[in-house]
Amino acid sequence: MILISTRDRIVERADTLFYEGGFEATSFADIAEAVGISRGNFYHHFRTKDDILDAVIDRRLERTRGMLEGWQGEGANPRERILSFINMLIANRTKIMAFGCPVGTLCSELAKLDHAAHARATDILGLFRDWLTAQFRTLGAGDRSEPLALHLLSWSQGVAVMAAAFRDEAFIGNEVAGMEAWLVSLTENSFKTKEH
Amino acid sequence: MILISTRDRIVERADTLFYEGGFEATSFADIAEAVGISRGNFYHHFRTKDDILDAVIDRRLERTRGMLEGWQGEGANPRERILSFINMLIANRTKIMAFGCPVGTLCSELAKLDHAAHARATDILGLFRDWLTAQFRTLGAGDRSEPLALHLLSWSQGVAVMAAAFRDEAFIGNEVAGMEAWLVSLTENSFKTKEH
DNA sequence: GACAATCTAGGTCGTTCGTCCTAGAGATAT
DNA sequence: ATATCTCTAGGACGAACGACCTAGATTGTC
Repeated sequence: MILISTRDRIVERADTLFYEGGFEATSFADIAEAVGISRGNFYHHFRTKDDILDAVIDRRLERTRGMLEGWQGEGANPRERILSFINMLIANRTKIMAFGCPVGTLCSELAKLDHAAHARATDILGLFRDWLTAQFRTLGAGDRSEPLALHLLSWSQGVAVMAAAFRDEAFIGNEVAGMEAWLVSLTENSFKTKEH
Repeated sequence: MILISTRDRIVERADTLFYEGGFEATSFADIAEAVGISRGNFYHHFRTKDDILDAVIDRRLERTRGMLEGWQGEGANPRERILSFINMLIANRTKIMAFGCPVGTLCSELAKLDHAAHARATDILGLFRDWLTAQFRTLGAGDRSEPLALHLLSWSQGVAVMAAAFRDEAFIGNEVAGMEAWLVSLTENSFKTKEH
């Protein structure tokens, strides 16, 4: 039997609620009720709403690092590892169609709120950017590695926004197929001849 | 001298505030103060917050239709008209880097809030989708017109999310250049040979 | 077994929210 | 001139918000 601390349960639930309902719209009471504890107990662990947001971002940073490390082990080569990234859109398609990308929507919300945690939320995207950059570099993309990484990350963000807006599962499939084809065309053509 | 009705001034200001601060985080008092009227006066024009959201979406729908009609007249051919769409990212880059895409972020927020107006906000994206589809069809894209339209729309949404997260103006420029190159490659190659 | 630290519960504070109401000012019509 | 309608102002409401406090329950330590 695994015992999970109250603090961790709070962060876990808050993470879900922030994702599914937004940071601003989620109240202390909502989280406390979801965890099944009193507000007083909640306040013992987190004194302000910003504190729990920080904890949620920390959790996401850590889980993202873990996921990227997992992909690093899974894929035999960079191309397969990048496919693991792309496959996120398929694996999480139901939630994405309902709530968008957890990271992208949080960054967008914090940008509008002019919230101090915006930069740290963006760091999560930064983890993906840097990991993808490393993959493209291993593929031989050289100086184009980071622009390619940003492009693929941006591509997935666009798909998430559109999927949440139109609730269109077929669209996700089309775009994922496009990403895979793009990846193949990159490895087959561009990196051998070094022109742009 | 042009007289603008109080109602129109309210909708205009609310549109800006919803964009820059988010729908949920913007209060009646915020809008009333921005317009320079009392809350009572405000309430005379809009009884609920949903009413003003509807009015803001109506305004955006109408302005979007107007913009698309304008592009229709500007561009000599479909390719140039599509460039007008792409150029939005450059023209509005400062605001996009600060607040993202007005339509995409609104759709994302309303999705999380499970708000009834989500579908109508998505209709704004639908206007762009349909207009772009018509352009690609004129270009000879046939059945691929709508997927191509969705892809370009999605692309721009991704760029907006990333630009707002990283506050990276150079990234916008890179992606816009990529869009333009993609558009050229489409018209030069794919539509003549009908394969895939 | 006594004591200290931590955890939990729930009440309370001041503020702000969306919403509603009344009253007066201004315009319009007969 | 009187009555009617629209516009404007600002107070008031109950509810919910983030934040804080006190007190009892639990756990750990010596």
